[in-house]
Amino acid sequence: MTLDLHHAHPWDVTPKEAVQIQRDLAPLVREEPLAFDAVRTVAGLDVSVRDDRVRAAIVVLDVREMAVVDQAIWEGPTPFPYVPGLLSFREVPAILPALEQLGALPDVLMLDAQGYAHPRRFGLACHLGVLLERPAFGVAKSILVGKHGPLAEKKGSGTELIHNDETVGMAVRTRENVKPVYVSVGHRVTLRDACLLTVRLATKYKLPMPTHLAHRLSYRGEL
DNA sequence: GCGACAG
DNA sequence: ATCTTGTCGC
Repeated sequence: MTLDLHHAHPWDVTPKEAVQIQRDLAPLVREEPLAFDAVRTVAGLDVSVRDDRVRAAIVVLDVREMAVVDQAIWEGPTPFPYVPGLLSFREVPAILPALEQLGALPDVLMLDAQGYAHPRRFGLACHLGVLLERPAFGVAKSILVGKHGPLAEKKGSGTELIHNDETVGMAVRTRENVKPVYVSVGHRVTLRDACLLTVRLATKYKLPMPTHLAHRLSYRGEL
């Protein structure tokens, strides 16, 4: 499958150029309701790093059957160092070729990273969503920016993640008595819908199944 | 100037 | 992210 990228730009850039690209693309992020009735597949995407190589993995789940219907792996040289706030430039170059291996583009993309909860409101989930003009959101294991108050221990509980007096995401409890995950909008979804999907797909582990499986595939090389 | 800092 | 055994608790 050939990907048609919207607003394509170079990836071999300096940190300063990367920041400018984020500022240019950030205004393109749109938050809109997800048409749940049309959501059949949700893909979990994750990237692992070993030595000087990065490995992107994608696991596509049919949310009605909760079954894996497609998967892909792409490995290559690490293109960019890890710089807080510029994760996209390290992971997207590996994610794109992995996406091309899929039979079709998933209805929704779930990233193991931040989306709107980013210093320039353009985390990895926003970046990929805008490039593909596809619904996307992030489910991170820790906070990049923002703070939040306490939240109930029950599964499904949540509290707003605030940064500079703006709600940028939500701390969501996916499992009782387990540290929360941080959900934020990527593109073409509302924060509420992203949280609903996150909780609904977290059936067995702290991380929702798409992301959990993608992490496993990326790290182990197999499901 | 001193911390914080997705993965 | 990655290096890694056992151990505490529901």
